[in-house]
Amino acid sequence: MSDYQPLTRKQQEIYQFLVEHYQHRNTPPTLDEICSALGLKSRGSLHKHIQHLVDAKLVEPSNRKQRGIRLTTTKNTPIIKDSTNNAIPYLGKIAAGQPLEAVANYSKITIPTQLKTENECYVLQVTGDSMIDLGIFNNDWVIIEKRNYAKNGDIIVALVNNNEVTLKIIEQTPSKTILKPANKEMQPMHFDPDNVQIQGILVGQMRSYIH
Amino acid sequence: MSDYQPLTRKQQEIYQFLVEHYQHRNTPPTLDEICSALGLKSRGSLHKHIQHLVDAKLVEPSNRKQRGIRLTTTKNTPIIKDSTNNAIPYLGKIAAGQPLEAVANYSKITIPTQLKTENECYVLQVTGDSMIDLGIFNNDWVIIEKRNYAKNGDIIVALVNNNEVTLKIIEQTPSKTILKPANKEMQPMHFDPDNVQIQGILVGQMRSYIH
DNA sequence: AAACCTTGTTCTCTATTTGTTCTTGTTATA
DNA sequence: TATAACAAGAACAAATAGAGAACAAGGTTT
Repeated sequence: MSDYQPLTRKQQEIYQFLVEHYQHRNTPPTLDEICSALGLKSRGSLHKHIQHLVDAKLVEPSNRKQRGIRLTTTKNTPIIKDSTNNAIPYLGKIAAGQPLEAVANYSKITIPTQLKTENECYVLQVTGDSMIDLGIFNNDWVIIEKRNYAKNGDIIVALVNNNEVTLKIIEQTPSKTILKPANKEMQPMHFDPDNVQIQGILVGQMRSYIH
Repeated sequence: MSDYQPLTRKQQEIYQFLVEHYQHRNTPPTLDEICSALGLKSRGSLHKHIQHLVDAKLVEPSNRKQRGIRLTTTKNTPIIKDSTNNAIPYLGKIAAGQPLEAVANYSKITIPTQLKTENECYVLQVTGDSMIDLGIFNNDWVIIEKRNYAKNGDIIVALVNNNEVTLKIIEQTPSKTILKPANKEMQPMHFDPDNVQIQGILVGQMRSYIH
């Protein structure tokens, strides 16, 4: 697939820095910022290291964009466990017709530890009434644990037909994937398993009554 | 559909300013006000940044309207800085048959700023199904703003007959206080106003799906 | 209604920041 | 010794940011 060049020490150090930076800030660093953080004096040399990370598919190629040093998503991005910090990304509205990966810049929301798991979580806002029978209303927030599998009966966030994100109850058989709304007036929808990509499962829900 | 250009540093700074301004003032700022707040000297350059925010659908297009720089979403404005101290007391379970004042020592729960008001708030856990038609289930948490008055239709926490705490919809007339559950199978209850003491009104709700 | 001020918009020009590509030299390691 | 890893810095180009002038539409005062 790809010629895996193992990372050198320095490259690891830089990658580590990027991961940590990514956890705390929502803008990527500049080369100069990385330099001063790591005690380097030359952007040029740093850039060569970054280039290796790009080749290793750990960093997105940032074509001259300023602050374009961003980690590649979806992969095995190591998560630094920081139990004191329970601010997690708010990625916008569900059913917005966009794959979640597309969300470029986000803000963070602090949530109670009771509403999240140990794993990577994010927040979405619900649009629509498809889950009202389970007490999830329009404009509620939901906390989602990021993962790509679920068991039957779980409430999941799924990317359907590669163009729509939706919150439903999942029922999987080898030949079919059924997404069931929790709303008496709506019908379950049947899909080819290939057309449903699980993006996370529901772990929490919140609602504001402030007007 | 939409080519998400990530925000540049300056654009983020401006957006952040708008969010904070929005939370404290009730009129949008003028370009000049933003300029002097951020130390800029040219409306023109600022305007270009604002234009990017409009393209990113973060700011409404303000067609020459004065003070027309308003954020796109009203309720769901992402909070960028959420580092304030929002740990509030957890006072135990509702309907526990004890006036809340009696709770001596309590733990604190961190909640998102979106779920609380500026005033004193606390958290209770719901016992029972009296509010399920409004999506408040058994074992949900509710965030309550502490106060002793409410208007008709508010969802409130009340101490009834000096021995029971309950979460209901309130309806007040000079001669009667009616507490209505949100559950088709339960009946409203009528009280002498003297026997119902309002302890707070509902401002937020949370639910955990982790088991 | 007219005169006036405020404020959003558009434009041009310039400055600064920052990613990229070099060349050169040093240090570590097999 | 040979090779890879690393560092520094110069030079360049694109992206980003800023200043200021001129204009037009909105509001306000007279």
